Amino acid sequence: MTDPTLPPEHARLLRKLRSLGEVSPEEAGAIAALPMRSRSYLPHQPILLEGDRPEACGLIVEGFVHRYKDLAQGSRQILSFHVPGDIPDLLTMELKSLDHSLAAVTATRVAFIPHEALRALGAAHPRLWALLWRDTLVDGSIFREWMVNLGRRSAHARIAHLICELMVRFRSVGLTEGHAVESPLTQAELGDAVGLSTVHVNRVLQELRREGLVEWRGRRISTQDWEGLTQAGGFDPGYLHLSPETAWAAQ
Amino acid sequence: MTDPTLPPEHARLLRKLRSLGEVSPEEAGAIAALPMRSRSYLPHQPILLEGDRPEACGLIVEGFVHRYKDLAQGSRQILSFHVPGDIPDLLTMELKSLDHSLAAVTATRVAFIPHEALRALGAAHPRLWALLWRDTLVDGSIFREWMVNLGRRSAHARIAHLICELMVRFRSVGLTEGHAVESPLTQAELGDAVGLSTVHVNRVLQELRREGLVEWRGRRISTQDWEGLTQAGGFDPGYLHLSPETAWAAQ
DNA sequence: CGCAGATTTGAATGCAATCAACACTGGTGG
DNA sequence: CCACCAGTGTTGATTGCATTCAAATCTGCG
Repeated sequence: MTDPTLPPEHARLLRKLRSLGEVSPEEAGAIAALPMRSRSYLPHQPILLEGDRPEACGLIVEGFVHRYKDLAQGSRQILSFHVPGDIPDLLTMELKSLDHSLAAVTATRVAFIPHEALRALGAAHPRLWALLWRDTLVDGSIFREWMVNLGRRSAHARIAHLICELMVRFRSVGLTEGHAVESPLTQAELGDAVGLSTVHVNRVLQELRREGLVEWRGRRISTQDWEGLTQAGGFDPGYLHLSPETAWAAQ
Repeated sequence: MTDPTLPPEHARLLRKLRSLGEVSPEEAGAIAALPMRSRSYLPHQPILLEGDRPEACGLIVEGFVHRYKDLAQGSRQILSFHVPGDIPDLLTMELKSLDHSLAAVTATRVAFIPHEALRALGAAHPRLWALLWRDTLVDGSIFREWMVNLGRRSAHARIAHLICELMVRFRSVGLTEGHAVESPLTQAELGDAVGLSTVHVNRVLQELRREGLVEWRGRRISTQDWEGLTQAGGFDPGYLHLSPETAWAAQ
């Protein structure tokens, strides 16, 4: 299925696109020919800042990235998390000036593909272009679910929901071991994602542990009771629009 | 600029696409040839429901529409508002099953364009396809700003921010008279959009009036002090990605 | 060991939800 | 024309969830 001689960057992109839809051998060939330039980032290092006007898109090859906006009084809102295979700044193809920032959460490697090359790829292979469009639509779907989380769920449910999402998405890219993930997030970051203070995140997390829903020790999250956790968070993975196979792998 | 013989539906779409980028005469011709089937909706009438799998996309020709998700205990989150020219269900081109609902807020006319026809248009005119993609990216940008609103702003700022956004977007499609808009929203709907209870919306609105920032009488909102309102809401219209001309018209 | 970052705990405050009425509005039918 | 009614807006009182402030532990690491 995957050509063993393919560089890891290209393999990662191919795998991502295949999770979104069919990719023909010719299309795969065109992907393999994409110019990419990798760069590494340390934990917490910014990748792009609000207002930047990059000329390339960054494919996450390894690591964990988040989008966020800083506001006035030092507070910030995390907008999304990204795992290997994601291209969080794909939007810079069309929206020249970035309206938010992007930073590494853990040590991360990003492969940059020039806009020009992507544009040529899309022109030559409209179906690949459609897959990229599809990816931005899934992105939007996740934003909408987060809006529900932020606007209408209790602290308890918000955190349960986010843990469910991370669990499923990590599994879909093979980053789980059984029911556990190596969580890259501090409680402060969790709070910035779900719109709660660090202190309150801590208390709610203790509650979730007491209820036997999750375990959170050091960097390691594991779900003790997946049924209960999804119920507590009102979590329904449909909004992630995972392909049947990937969703299956996520079980 | 606009062909007077063009049906209003097609004219609306053309105007929308032109607000997103250049449209050549040939491309305009292809748009004029799109098959469209109009349908009218009464206030509060659903257009599409979560789980639907439509075979066409709906262009709003007249009226005002909102996206929302209902949750368990009768509460709901409004995800976005849409004005004439928008195609809120463009995503059904790629994501077969709708993950939220869509309903008319006021009396609305929607022109449906079969997926097939849009797909053919995109294949024949890649630049138009890019414009549609651009539109979904702007959509995503607005979602992100709403996430900030829901997650990190006070009730006061949230409501000010939403009023600012509605003001600018209404102006951009010519639906304002001076500093006033015919607001289609009840206070309950405003609350469902910004994640607050109806009662609290009412109190905050009174505060904004007392501060001389807005006037809200019956269906009519007007901004008394635009400077002050944008400041109260931390509003910066950049995230709307309006074209320079449109943004100018919004002044 | 010592330090910085992360987690945990406690106490006090405050913002917004909830509950419960009441007033206002426009539209309908008797 | 008026009475009625449903939907919307307004007010008051109370409750409660989450924030804030402050400080104490814990953890990994140089």
